[in-house]
Order: sequence, then C-alpha cells, then structure tokens
Amino acid sequence: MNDYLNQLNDSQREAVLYEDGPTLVVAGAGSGKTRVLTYKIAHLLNSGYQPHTILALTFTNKAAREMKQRIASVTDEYVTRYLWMGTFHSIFSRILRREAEHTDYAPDFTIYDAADSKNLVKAIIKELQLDDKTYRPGMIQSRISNAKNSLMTWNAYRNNENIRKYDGKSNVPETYEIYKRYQNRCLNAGAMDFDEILLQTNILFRDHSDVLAKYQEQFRYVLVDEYQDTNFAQHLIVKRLCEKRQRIFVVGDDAQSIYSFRGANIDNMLRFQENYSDCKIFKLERNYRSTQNIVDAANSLIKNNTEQIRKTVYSENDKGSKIKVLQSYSDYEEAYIVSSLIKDMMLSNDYSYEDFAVLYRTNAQSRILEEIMRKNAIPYNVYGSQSFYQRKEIKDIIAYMRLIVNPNDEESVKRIINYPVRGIGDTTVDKFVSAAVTANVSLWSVILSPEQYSVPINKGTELKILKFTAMMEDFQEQNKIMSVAELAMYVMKNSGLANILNDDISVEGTSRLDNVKELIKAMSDFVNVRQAEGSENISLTDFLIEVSLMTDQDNNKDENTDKITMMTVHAAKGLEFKNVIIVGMENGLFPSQMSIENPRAVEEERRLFYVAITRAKENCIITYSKNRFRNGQTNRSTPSSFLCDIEEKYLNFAETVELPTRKAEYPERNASIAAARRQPSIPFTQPSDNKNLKKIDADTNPPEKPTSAFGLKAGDKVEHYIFGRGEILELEGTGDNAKATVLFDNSGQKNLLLKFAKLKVI
DNA sequence: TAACACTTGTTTTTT
DNA sequence: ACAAGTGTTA
Repeated sequence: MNDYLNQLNDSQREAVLYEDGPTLVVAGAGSGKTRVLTYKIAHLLNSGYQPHTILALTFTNKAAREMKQRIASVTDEYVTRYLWMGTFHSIFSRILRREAEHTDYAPDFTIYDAADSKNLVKAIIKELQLDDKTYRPGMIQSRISNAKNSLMTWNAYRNNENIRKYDGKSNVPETYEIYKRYQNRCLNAGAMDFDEILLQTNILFRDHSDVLAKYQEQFRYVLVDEYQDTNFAQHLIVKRLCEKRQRIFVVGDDAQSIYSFRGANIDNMLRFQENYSDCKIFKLERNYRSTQNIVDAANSLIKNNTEQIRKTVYSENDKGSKIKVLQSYSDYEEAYIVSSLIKDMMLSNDYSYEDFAVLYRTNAQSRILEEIMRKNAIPYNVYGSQSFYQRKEIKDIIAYMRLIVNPNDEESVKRIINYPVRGIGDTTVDKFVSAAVTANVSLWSVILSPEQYSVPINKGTELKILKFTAMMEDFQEQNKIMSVAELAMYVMKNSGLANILNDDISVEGTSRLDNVKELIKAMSDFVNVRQAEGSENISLTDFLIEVSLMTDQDNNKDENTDKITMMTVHAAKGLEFKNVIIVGMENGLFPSQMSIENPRAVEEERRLFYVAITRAKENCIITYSKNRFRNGQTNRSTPSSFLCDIEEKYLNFAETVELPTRKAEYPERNASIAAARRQPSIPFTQPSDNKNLKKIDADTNPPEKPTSAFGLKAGDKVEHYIFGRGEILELEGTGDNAKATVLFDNSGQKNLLLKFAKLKVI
C-alpha cells in the first residue's frame, strides 16, 4: 500500500509528503508532474483525509478522468468516486447550481459556449447600430472575457478610466455599453458564459461568507494542476477557499504557459510566494521522458526568455541524436519529406505509426499534410478540427434540449424557432427581441404573450407561434417522464429535425445522421455510467451541464488503431511521442505573425516551441519551407529565428539547409521598438488581490501597481538597449500603462512603455 | 424565403 | 483556397 512512495524520486517524494502549508511544485517538462499529483492525493487519502474533503482542479475533463483512474489503481475505486475532482468550470458550476438561491441565477442556468456568446455580442452590436468592422464581435467578446477574468463587472469597466481611455483610442468607446447589454441579456436568458461561472463564484464567495465558510470547511486540501494556466478569477477562488487552512498544493511549469490569450496569467505562478507567504517550493528537474539532447536543446531555447522561474531540467536517459533540421522548397515538398521520413524511420528502427506525431502551429497546415499522407498510405488521426459538439446537427438538437430545461435561453430560441422552417422569419424574431429588450424580460416571455408587450403580429404568424410554444410545452411535459435519450428521439421526431436528416441522402447528410445517433448513444451511456456510479444526477440538466463543458479533447478518436498523430502544438500539451516532427518552422508562422510586434507574445510563442520539442521522447525533427501557400498566395518564407535560439551543437542541419542569419534579424529587436510605440494589447491590470479579497468589483478602478514598481523617477539617467543612454523627463500612467518620456543622447526624445522598454538605471 | 453570386477575412482555443 | 457572411434576385 505504501509502496507508491518508492516509485518516486527524492524531490517528488518530498513534495508528496510535505503537508504543512502552501506548496508550489515547479515541474519541468516530463518530470512526472501527474505522478506527483496522483500520489499526493493517494497519500492524503491514506493519511486519513476523507475523499469528499479533497478538491482537485484540472484543466480538462480528460485530465481529471485519467487522474481518477490512476488514483483508483493505487487506492480503492469507490474512494475516488467521492473526490471533488474536475475542471474549474464543472466544479464551480456544480456549486453555483447548488447555491443558486444566493445568486442571480436559477439552478438550471444554461451555459453559453463561445459561439453562443459571440452571436449575442453580434446581435447587440447590430441593435446598437454600431459598425461591426470597427466593433469586431470577436474582439469585443475577448475584451468582455478579459474584463470578467479580471473580475471587472460592466460597471467597474465603465468606471475604469484607463480602459475607457484605451477603448476611446481604439475607436470602440461603446464597448462598456455592449458589455452592459450583454450581461443583462445573459441574466434575462438565465445563461452564463464560461467566464461568468468563475465571476459568479467569486461574487458568491465575496457576498456570502457563510457559504464560503461552508466550502472552506469542506475542502481541507485543494490541489491545482497546470497552475501556470490559471487566470486571476481562478486564482482568487482558490485563494479564498484556502484562506483558513492554507492547505494548497499547486503544480505547474511556467515554461509551458501557452494560453495567455485565454486569460491565463503566468504571474499566478511567479508570484505564488507573495500570495502564500509560508509556502514551500519544490522543483522537479529530472526529465524522465526525453533524451539528453532534446532536453538540452529545449533548455537552450527557453533560456532566451526573460520571465521565468530558474530551474535546470536535465535528463539521464540516452544522449540521443541531434534535432534534425530539414528544408524544403514548398509546403507540398515539406509534407512529402515528412511522409518519407516516417517511412524511413519505421523501416530502420522498427517504429509503428503511433510512435509519430506531426505538430504544426495552425490547423490550416493540416490539409496539405493530410493530402500527402493519404497519397502515401500513411494512416493518420487529425485532432482538433471541429469538435463533435460544435457540429450543426448536434447543436440544433442540443438547442431544443436546452430550451426544454430553460426556455429563457435566448440563443437557443433564435437558433431553432425557425429551424425546421415554420414560417417565423427574421422580421418577426427581430420584433420579439426588441420588445424583450425594451421590457427587460426574456425573449421567451414575449413569445408567450406578444399582445402583453404590444408586439404587432398578424393572425397567421400568431398561429405559427402558438404551435411552436405548444410544441415546446409538450416537450417539457415529456421531459418529466422520459429519459434523456428517449426525449431526444421524441424531440427529433416531433420537431421535424428527423425528417430533414432522413431526407438528406448526400454523403454529408448520412454522416450527420450518424452523428445524431452517436449523440443519442452518448446520452444513454451518460445515464448508464452515472447510475453504475450510484449517482442520481441523471436528469437532462445534468447531461447538458456535462455537454456544455465538454470539448474535443474528450472525444477520443479511434485510439486503438496504429496511426500517426497530427495536431497543433497547443493540442499536444501534456502528451508525448517517441518521434515528433515540427513542421512550418518559419518566421510569421512560428512565431505567428500576430505575435511578432509584442515581446511578451513572442516569449509565449517560444514557450510553445518549447512545448513542441519536449513532447519528443527519442527523436525530434524540425522542417521549414522556403515557400508556403497561405491565404490564397504563395509567399517566400524564412526559417524561424527560434532556430537561432537553440544552441547549434544540439542541431543537425541537413546539407540543403541555408542557415538563417544568426541573431541578425531578431524579431524582438525591431518588435520592441514597434511595441514601445504601440499601446499594450489590453490594459487590464490584474488587481492585487489582497485589497480585492473583500471587494472585487466595487464599481471603482481596480488598484494599480504604482509606477515606482519599475523603480524609476523623473531625472533618472537610464540606458536602453537600442536607444542607448538618456534621461527621464517625465513619467505618466500606472501599471502596465506606465510610460516614460526619455531624452536619449543620440536618439532624441522617445515615449516608452516601461512594461516593454526595460530601462536600466545608470 | 431560398438560391445565387459577390465580398471578406482568415493564430492558437483547456472551459 | 476556402468558408462565412452579405446582398441580390426570383
């Protein structure tokens, strides 16, 4: 039983055994992070912690599931059933449902996915008669998301001077109004987006100390996986829960933080010590996965980043061979090289297909690779294109199911009120929507009684509406007596969806039908599994919660067959393969064009490259092409400057490779200048949470980091690595917006963002 | 309202 | 190249 301790190395074991306070485990790539987390939980169980007192937060359902299985194999299976283990979103939506009476939402709230919330943003932009070229829905959506991740409600957003100023400069001064309406619409629809789940949890814990105390009491140990990818809202939830006992155990690798565009904040990890004063830090530095050459090459790459926790990852495996770098003339030839390489390696080394992964920066690159693999009869699985639950036919039926549980769900109403066609067109829907907005009620309320909200409709339309609402009410009745799968079939048949699918005899049509069948099977599986576990949560609501928080990662392709893997580098995080081929290693692609203006973004791209390399156990091969077809054009491309970041001794350039001009065209050099001139991407400062523990929103400006954090004042003589020496004339702004006007001896007067300028006092 | 031609914008995406 | 969205017809 206690044998598991012998399966750990010294630092792993120390981390597992240390129980006296906050613990940060800095786990290098391949250093046994999951193993430590698993055994930590097993150890807690063995030392007397009841399973339901342990809260373990992961980032994917898949990770949670796998960890549960591993714990079950070390302890008892029934014990793991009562562990609180899952993603932030699934755990806290569960808690929010349970504590619904203390929130503004009903227990059956709907979860809007990214597409739903984008549609809503789009609709609001249209209603406000704003130009959607200026107010790009995706951009507005991510601003709202960022605000929520920083725990900023629309009111705080409106009152924040920095943000308003920034929005003004970006020509989108009405963003706060969109946010306000968006928020209101979600509330009326009884729907939360992903970010709202975390925001509402924070509000719940802020305003209801008794509720917070209850969970503080229950969760005696809190563990977080992939801590480098948590955002501010998540950090604060965890911090609140651990406030009393300080039994927190987090694991992460700052070098693998690659989701900042989703709000992940690496500072959570870098500043763990400040947030948890008596914390103990363990470093796992021995890599068990890769050859020495791969680990050393990856180390030499990541050394080029400025912000990181110092650690020395090493391997005691074989030395291994150097990273091969191959050049091609076209993307077509590149794919061809990859396919023949795989064949060669299989012949000479006795590898199977499943030992290979081809990793790329963007999904768009998969197409040509697929084509060539097919031609050369190499079996493959492509991950991460369109996820099952994003498919139209699935979303349609799910929309009906969502409406049954919560008819106020505006996005679902709009999706299916005229699908299948029942003569309720856009004009009618628009009338209903604007009446709902005016009366500040849900769309459904207006649909139920149009005359009450004085919506002018003719008799014909009225009849069609009545038929629709009657149908939905029938579905709601059926939900009381049918299982989830039965109901889905009933809905398919009676809504007319089944007819549409059955009539479509095209290839795509039959595959859509298959998908729906698969969904219905997933529904009965869901019920069966839950019942086998002794769980009573088998209602439609329970299924929808599960579905809305499920992703592509959770849908395993046919993993039993021998195929190579093709996926983006993001999707490959946490996985490992004997042989990894990284393709498209070119400037503008990897690092992405979008990032090269911003040094922080370039660092993230470099971490992404680090992730890619460290997936490899035995061999890593990198390819780039001199020409690449992109966006309808063939363009010349140059090998990525990241190649220069890896020490040459770890690389093996094929003869054809023309070395990139080493260090000459370093993107950051030029980029820093550009960045200094530009505004930072988003001026959301992460509020320092000590002040915010009591009041996260308060409709005021979140506290700023003082300018002095940069340790500069007017009059200081400074040095800049491009502009040389100069004197600070003036400082303005705070936090990430802090700027300095500097008079340089040789370069004249410049206005620099301190965040990027890295001025040295002399 | 459905079918069509034309314009537009194309990173990554755990939940 | 291609998908998604917009505008124009019947």
